[in-house]
This record gives sequence, C-alpha cells and structure tokens, in this order.
Amino acid sequence: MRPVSIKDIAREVQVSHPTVSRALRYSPLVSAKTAERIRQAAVKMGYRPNAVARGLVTKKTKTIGVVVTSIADPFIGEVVSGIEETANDHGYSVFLANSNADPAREIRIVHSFQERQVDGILVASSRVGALYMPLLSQLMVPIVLINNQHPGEFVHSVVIDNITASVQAVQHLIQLGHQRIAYMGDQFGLQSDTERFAGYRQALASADYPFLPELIVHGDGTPQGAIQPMDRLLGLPTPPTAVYCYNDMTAIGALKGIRMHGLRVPDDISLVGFDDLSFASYVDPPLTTVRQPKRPMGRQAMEILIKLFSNAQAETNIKVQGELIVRESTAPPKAKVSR
Amino acid sequence: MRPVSIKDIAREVQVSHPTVSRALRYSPLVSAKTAERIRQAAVKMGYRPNAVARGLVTKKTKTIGVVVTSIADPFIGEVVSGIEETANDHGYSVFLANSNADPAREIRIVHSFQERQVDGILVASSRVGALYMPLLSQLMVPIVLINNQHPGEFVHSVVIDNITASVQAVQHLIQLGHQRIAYMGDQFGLQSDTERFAGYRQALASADYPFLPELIVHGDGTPQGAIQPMDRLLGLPTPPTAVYCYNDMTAIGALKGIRMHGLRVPDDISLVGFDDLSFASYVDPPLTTVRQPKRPMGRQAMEILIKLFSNAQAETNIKVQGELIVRESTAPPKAKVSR
DNA sequence: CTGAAAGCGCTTACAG
DNA sequence: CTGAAAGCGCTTACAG
Repeated sequence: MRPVSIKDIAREVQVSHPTVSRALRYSPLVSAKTAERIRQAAVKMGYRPNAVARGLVTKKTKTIGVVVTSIADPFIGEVVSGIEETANDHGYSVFLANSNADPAREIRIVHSFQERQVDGILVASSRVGALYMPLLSQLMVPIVLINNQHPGEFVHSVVIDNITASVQAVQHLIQLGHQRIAYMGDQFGLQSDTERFAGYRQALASADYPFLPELIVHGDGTPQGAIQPMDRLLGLPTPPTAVYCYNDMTAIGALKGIRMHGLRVPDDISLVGFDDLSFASYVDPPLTTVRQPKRPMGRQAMEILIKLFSNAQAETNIKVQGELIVRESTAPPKAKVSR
Repeated sequence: MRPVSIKDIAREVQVSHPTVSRALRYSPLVSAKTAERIRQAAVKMGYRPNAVARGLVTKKTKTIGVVVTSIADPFIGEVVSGIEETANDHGYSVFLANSNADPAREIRIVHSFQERQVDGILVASSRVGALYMPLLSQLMVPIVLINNQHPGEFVHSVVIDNITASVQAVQHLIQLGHQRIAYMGDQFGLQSDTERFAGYRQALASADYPFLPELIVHGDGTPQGAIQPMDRLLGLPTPPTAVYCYNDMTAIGALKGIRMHGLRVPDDISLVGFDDLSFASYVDPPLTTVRQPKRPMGRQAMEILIKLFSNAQAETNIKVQGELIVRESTAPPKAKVSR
C-alpha cells in the first residue's frame, strides 16, 4: 500500500499537483476555496508530506546532527534534552550519534551527517579530537560547539564561564572560614580544568591566601579516580579542611575517600563539586556544587543554529553562568583541637 | 559551492552517470578497470553520496526513529546508547525524539517520523499513552517496544523479566535471614510494578512466609516520593528489617527516609533497588539492586528491527533477565534486642 | 559491460 | 490564480 502523494490528491480534487503543493503550504497563489477543498481532501486521505522528496528539492532537510561522546552521560543527556526540545519546537528533527571519543567513529559520523544533508551540526563532546576540527569545519553547514575545549578555533559555541563559577565556589568556602582549601583537578589537561583551576587561584589571591602546591591533586573525572588523590591530601601533615573538585563525579569519589579515612563530610572536611548532576542532591550529604545550566545550554546552542539558518546574525560565543548550589557538604571548619 | 554529484564524476571520467552509480556501489555490472577509475575520481573529488536522493528512489532511508519519554533519564540514556551503537554499525542513523509523556508531542513525533520515511521505530517509554498505540500501529513500518507496559498489544518487544528478577531479589533478603520484608512499589499502576510485586509475593510464598499487607507501601518513582511511605513503614509496631523497592530512585529516597529516623542501612534495615543506575554504586552504602541490561536491551531491540528489514523472521517478544548485584545495602538482620 | 530513459515525490520558475 | 515543464541526485529496468 503506497502512501498518498500530492498527485493522488490532485486527481481526487481535479487540479494539478503543483496546485496541491501550493495549497498545502498555504501559498497565497491559490484561491481560498480550492485551497480549502484540497486541504480537506488531504486530511481525509491521510496525506503526509514526504520530507525526503521535499528535502531533495529545497536542499533544506530540517534536520540537524548532534554528536556527543556518550549519550549515557547524565550531563550530556540533559544538554541533548534542551537541544531536542527546541529543535522540535522549530520543526527540526535531530540525528543523534555517539562518538565514544573514537576518532574513526567521529569521522564516520560526520560523513553520515554530510550524506544525510543535515542543515547544521551541534557538538557536545568534552574532548574533540584534533583531526576532527578541520573535518568539521570543511563541512558546508553551520556548527556550534557546546563546552568545547578549543573555543578559539570555532565560530560558534556556548560555554560555561568556568572561571567566574570557580571563584564563587571557592569564595563560598572562604566565607565559611576555610583557610586550607585543596583543588582536586582533572589529569587530562582539559581546558575546563585549566579554567576551574585558574578560578580557584584567583579566589585565593583576592582573599590574600597563599597558593599551596601541595593542595593541588588530580583525579580522572571518575569517582574511583578520586580515591588516591584524596589519600594524598589526607596524608599531608596538615590536611585541607575543604576540597573543591573538578566535577561531581570526582567529588563523589572524594567523599568516599574521606569516609575511608574515618572522617566525615562536612564535619571534618567540606566538599564542593561542579556540574550539579541529578544525583548530586541524592548523595549523603547532598553535595554543594556549581550547577551548569545544561538544558538551557542545549537550547541556546540550537537557537544559534536556527538564527543562522534564517541568515540572521547570531552570537559567536555565548558564555553562560554557573550557579552555586549550596547543600550540605560544606560547613565551617571545625574549631582546631590540639591533640 | 555545490557538492559534487555523480554527474560531475561521470563528466570527469567520461562515462554515463548510471555507470558511476553502479561503480560506487560495487555493482558487478561494471568492468573492474572503469570501476576503479570512477572510484578514484570519486575520492579525489571528495564525493559523498546524497542519502536523501538515494532514499527517495529506493524508499529505504536507512534511518530509524527512537521515541523516549526523556533522554535525560539515565535508564533511557543507556538504552539509547545500545540502540545507537548497533544502528550505526549497520549503517543506520537514528532520529531521537523526546515525548515528555505528552500525548500531543507523541503524535507530532510519529508524524514527523512518518514524513521522514524512517525504516522503523523504537519506543523506549515506560508509559505509552493509550491513544498512541493505534497511531503507531497504523504506520507501515516495523515497531519494537522496549519495556513497554502493554506487551500483549504489540508484535515486537524486548522486556525485562520482572518476576524472576524480583524473586531473586527477595530470595536474597530471605537467605540473609530477613523475615519482615516490605515492598515499596510505585503508585501509578505500571505493569512493571505489578510484576515486581508479583515476584515479591511469589518469593515470600515459596519460603512459606505470610503476606503482610501492612508491609506494602507505594512511592512515586522519585527519591522524594519515598520518604513518606518509609515513614509509614517505620511507624509500624514492628517495622520491616528489609525493604525491596520498585526502583533505585525509590531506594535512594527510602535510604534518606531511614536516615531521617536515625537508623542505618544495612545495620538496621536492608535495602534493595531495581535498575542499577550508575549512581547506585556511588551512594553510601552502595546499593544492592537488580541490574537491567540496559545497553543490551537497546542493542537487541535494534537487532530485531534489522532482522525485520531483511525480511528475516525475528523474535516477537524477547524477555531478558536481570542480574542481582549485591553491594552493601543488604546484610543479615540485627539480632533482636529487647528493650 | 554500458548508456538512454524513466521515475522517486516534491517545489519552483515560467507562461498564460 | 492555475498548469505544464523542469529539475533536485540518485537508482533501476530496458536495450543494446
């Protein structure tokens, strides 16, 4: 059973198929009454326009490609939610592809997006391979990067303001009275780590606190990877009273590491994360963290694309602000007790 | 700058464009040497086949539509990961759409999938609206449902064996020595709840334990929604020593509720969840739970579709088994102390 | 093995 | 306001 086409409707209503095409898209070029007859016939016959045929002629498919490192990542899931929502609101469908940070896969994905004639591409991938960039840019469609690690190289992007957010997080700790504040960063040299670290130093500096290299350790962005650096911190002659972590995953691991030493959060050590993944509020104690506006970031990225499609000027680099969410993993430091 | 088409290649190599088309798809109908010349020209010219043109003529787009209630849901994210991975391995691209369980949106999504001529549809949505089913089924493409709530109504599906998994979970508690085991279900009357509850009763029955209605309470699938039912359980003259929860989210809330009463897990009360979301291993104590093979379920659903595309027979209803992951939220009950 | 012809289901100048 | 013609970039009988 072949789906009904505009020719079928044309035959039914006794007009030419271009007239049907015009009527269905509300062209002013067709008289009100025949347009109405055509539209009624269309619904009666259960007509659905064939988007691929339309795409072939208009060269606009009303699709976008989204490439992520892992859709199972809760951070990315939220971002994609925002993308998909606004894409849909504007009549766009989204192709989703996981790269798994595998360069071969990244190339395959870009090729497939190209072959499918997507109108634009969104990349939400914390680490974009070096080879990948030029490949992307030689595509003839607009691209916007979300929290990418090389903001200078691309025209359009939406990124979190890591520095300002970090300053706020560390100032929160300072206001609580902490003096020895550690930073547990990420070992992969991501730009986001560099920036969060910079914010940390900046906050210390403006409080006239010394920068103590021994308080800087590095995890790998996973809970397990935070255990050992936490050990190092706690093995210090004078351990920190607070730890600011690169992200929530790291903070969760740090929490576990602290517990393994028989210490408690926030009584013995305060802990701050970054991201505000949904589970941050479920752990015990609920985690103080910097919320990244994940959905809005996805939405804004899609909005840039939509503006670009209509040839409007679009901002080149949107920088969004994080929000410090104070929960229960931070508290004033214990009064010192001599032992 | 127009992308290069097979006509451009044909001109370059001095053959007809159908010959180019054949050569590029490795048709035996073209001589080895001209085929080789054509392919070399194609890569030299940076040719990429236009998938929408191809789709129009072949009536196969090599795309599938995936509809989920929320891509930000960690369970669904994993399932989609499995889908996307195997789709990609077979040359399919996936359209992802969020329904937010909104009927109007569901209808829009199905229409858009229809217009885009997807080859098949996957639904990973715990609650599919009643109206939605007939709409889906009148589509002319194969559909497979993942963990759907109305297995009888559809031809293809992959579902978790809730009953067997529940029996295992409750037997684990029984073997630990628990006698008063509560079930904290879900209040929305989902079939998965009915089945998990049935498994719970079955496990009790085969151990010759009485069924105690006062030990049955209901959350709403969220952590917050589990606090109050937990209060009820703990307010009982003799509270349970273990609680089997509908899912991990509920278990996390139950954990919090237990703590709010100054009790500890697993010392005072054992807790079992369902799903094995990634954070289940991060909470304190790490949660004993039933793992649903989320990625494999996505993979299998996609594999059914692929078999159907090649006209092969495909299983109608795949039932997958859960796996009990024993972590630290379960322990033998405390020896009774009289007060 | 190769090419000329037709067609997939639309949209869009071009005439009238 | 309407229709005939052309064309989007491919694939696939049909001839030779």
